[in-house]
Amino acid sequence: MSAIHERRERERAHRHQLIVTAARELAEAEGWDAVTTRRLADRVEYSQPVLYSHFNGKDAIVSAVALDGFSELGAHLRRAREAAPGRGEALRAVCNAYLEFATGRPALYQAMFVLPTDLKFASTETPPPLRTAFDEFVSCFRPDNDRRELFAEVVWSALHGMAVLSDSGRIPPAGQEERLDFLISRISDTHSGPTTP
Amino acid sequence: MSAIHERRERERAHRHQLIVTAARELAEAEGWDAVTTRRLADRVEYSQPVLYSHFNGKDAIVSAVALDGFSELGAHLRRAREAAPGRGEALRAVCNAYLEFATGRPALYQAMFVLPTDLKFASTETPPPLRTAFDEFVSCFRPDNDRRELFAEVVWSALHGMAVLSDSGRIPPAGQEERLDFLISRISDTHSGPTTP
DNA sequence: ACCTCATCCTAGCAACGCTAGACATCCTGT
DNA sequence: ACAGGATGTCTAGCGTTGCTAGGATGAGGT
Repeated sequence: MSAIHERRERERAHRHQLIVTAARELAEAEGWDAVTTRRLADRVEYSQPVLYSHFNGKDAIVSAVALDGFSELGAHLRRAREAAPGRGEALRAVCNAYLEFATGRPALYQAMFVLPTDLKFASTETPPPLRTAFDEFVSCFRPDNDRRELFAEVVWSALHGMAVLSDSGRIPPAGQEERLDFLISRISDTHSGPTTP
Repeated sequence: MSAIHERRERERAHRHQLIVTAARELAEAEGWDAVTTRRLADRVEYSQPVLYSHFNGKDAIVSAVALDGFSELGAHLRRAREAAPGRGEALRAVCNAYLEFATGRPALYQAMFVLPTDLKFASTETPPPLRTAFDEFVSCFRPDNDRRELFAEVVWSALHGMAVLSDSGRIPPAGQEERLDFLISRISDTHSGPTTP
């Protein structure tokens, strides 16, 4: 009785991942508009209703894709940070890696940050990958800085704004590097006295 | 011949605006998901096809709403900037007004920055209201600063990121003010030497 | 061998954006 | 004043969407 159920559970988990990766591939190839339940079911070679036996709805599927994306983003940022020589360079490296990720996988990034998902942020039930990815930003600041979380939120917001405004053509994509330079030069600056701009 | 056509054109323009404001009110009351062509037609007391005699499609309608939004945003920012005593305070005032606008009219803000629209940004055919609103940010920096456009883009990106991440619950909405304080203190700082964070 | 239960598919629902074609209405020219 | 044509509006419907009910199918257990 147990062995059989375990096998079924394995098969079920396998198919679960099959759906998620299929959705992601389809989105990355043709955009999320092309990810309809019919096309997705076609691609995994099952009928539509099986999707709903795994997920509560389409939003839950993009949430699952987004969750995978957060794991990858976290790993991507971590690699960048650890490859940087010091803390000053770490922030720049992580920011660069972030924008790289956003422009390199636009569909995945959309699932994570633009499309409606069921994911809970900044709460006790926040999935670990989300927190882990965010902590990569926090780690770029000194541990004795009691406002590093705040710093990380602002940096993250700025990067997100740059990524999404650039992706949708609201600011020229060409200037990203220069904008990042400017942002970093201001954030990673310990001066604090306000002056006239 | 002319008078009649003028009257018709007036009526047409009037109905055009009627549709736009109806779409906006519906969106602000129940969110953009509730703005369907049927409900919108119902609200303006016409049938669906008349919408398509005024707009190329639904995207064009939200574009029209967004355009109105940019005009209002520009005026809102301008008032804030002119009420500020000096240039140093102007940036803070404008940023504050921006976040105020974003959180106060979330549906309108979405039409302007999140939903797909037909509007062209950062090009020669950019509608004047967009450029005008953007220039409010630029005006917060000294005219002899040859990178003020870049500065404005970064500030705008950061604000947009904060607004949208906060609105979708990805960062706690409570900390907006503190984040803005931090951002302003860094941007409106003429120091430029990099240091360890 | 039979029963039970889980799994999967066919078929369909309501709602979406959008459009064709019939109907009515108003302006124009004689 | 009246026919003719242009203009404008509506009814009806197409194709697609996310999602679901109910029957068929095949496995496991007794």
